[in-house]
Amino acid sequence: MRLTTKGRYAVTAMLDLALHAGKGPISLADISERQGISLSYLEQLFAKLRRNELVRSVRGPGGGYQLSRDQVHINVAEVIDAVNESVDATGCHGSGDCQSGQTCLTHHLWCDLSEQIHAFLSSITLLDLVQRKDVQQVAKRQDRRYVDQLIMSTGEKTPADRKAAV
Amino acid sequence: MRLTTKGRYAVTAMLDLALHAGKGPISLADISERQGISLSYLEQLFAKLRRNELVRSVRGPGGGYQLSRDQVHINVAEVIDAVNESVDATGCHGSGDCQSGQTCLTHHLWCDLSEQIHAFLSSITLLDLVQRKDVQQVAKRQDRRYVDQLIMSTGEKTPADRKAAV
DNA sequence: TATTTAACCTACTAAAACAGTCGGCTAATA
DNA sequence: TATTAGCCGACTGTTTTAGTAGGTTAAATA
Ligand code: FES
Ligand code: FES
Repeated sequence: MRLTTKGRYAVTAMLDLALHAGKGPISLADISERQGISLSYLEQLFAKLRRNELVRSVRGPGGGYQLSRDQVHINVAEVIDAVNESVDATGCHGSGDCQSGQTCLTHHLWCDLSEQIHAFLSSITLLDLVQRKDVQQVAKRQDRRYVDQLIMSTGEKTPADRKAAV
Repeated sequence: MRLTTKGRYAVTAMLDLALHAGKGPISLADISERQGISLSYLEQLFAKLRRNELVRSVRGPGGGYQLSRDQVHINVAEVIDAVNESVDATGCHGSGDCQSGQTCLTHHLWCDLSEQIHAFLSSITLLDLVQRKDVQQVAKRQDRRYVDQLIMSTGEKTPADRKAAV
């Protein structure tokens, strides 16, 4: 079992998509900018997310990614699973034969743990996360920062531009 | 966060000690034989377990390792922790600053998860495991096999020898 | 129609961790 | 004194991580 930045990035990116849903496709460049994740690395992750039918892509200018289903029907466990970070804690992948074909002393303990973790993560949907206060606060900060970056780069200074940029 | 054979080996070895407690020190060679873990690797793990005061060692012939405390007062979480497999799932180790000094979108989710896992694993003591039916069954099989090996290697054949070997 | 955008794809890489192995040393016992 | 079994450091092949680099293709726009 392992949970590293790969799985964390995947969930973060999916949550970013969920937060900005309804505004058309979101480009990976935007997610990269907002979440501080390398663009190329995001591409690799989204290849897997797309193969697992968690996102849909739109090519060309103005293109990007969208969630393939409603936020209520995507949970954290499947996102982590999609990028190959199994939540399984056993050494036998559940088959109970890690000690030269036989069940090891602690097999059942790891089964219980795996079940526990999976139950927890699969009970949390993207919608749950979007509705959390702490998430909304961080998202707000990131969006503000994103817009500021945009204005800086375009050189526009009036409040009207700020509005237009969003 | 990661949970690999390292942590699994550590818990398995500690449980082996618990199961054979009260029979004097248990040698790593015995644990290696029973649990199918490389002896040299066990030595490395027990160096850490000893530094974390989870086991006491006795040197010389007839020596080995014993639990340093009662089985009720050793839980699975601290064993895993002792061999450097943190149960922490955050990228910031709880400090909330993994996105260039600021809190990332999913920080609180990983905090919750870490708490969940830690609560689960620290609620399970070695005594709990020793008393489990499934553990007892596997232990019984391993002990039987261990004695058989012993008899084979010494060449003794009578039931009395079998008894003496245990 | 040419250009730009952004997804898509493959291959490569430095660094770390994992799961060991090997050889030698030291304390206690028989 | 020989044996046992813990102790210790160094070394190793393999895998995974977290990227980078470089190119191709589809769609929109100027
Ligand atoms: S973890 Fe399943 S048999 Fe060992
Ligand atoms: S995981 Fe804690 S700030 Fe990102």
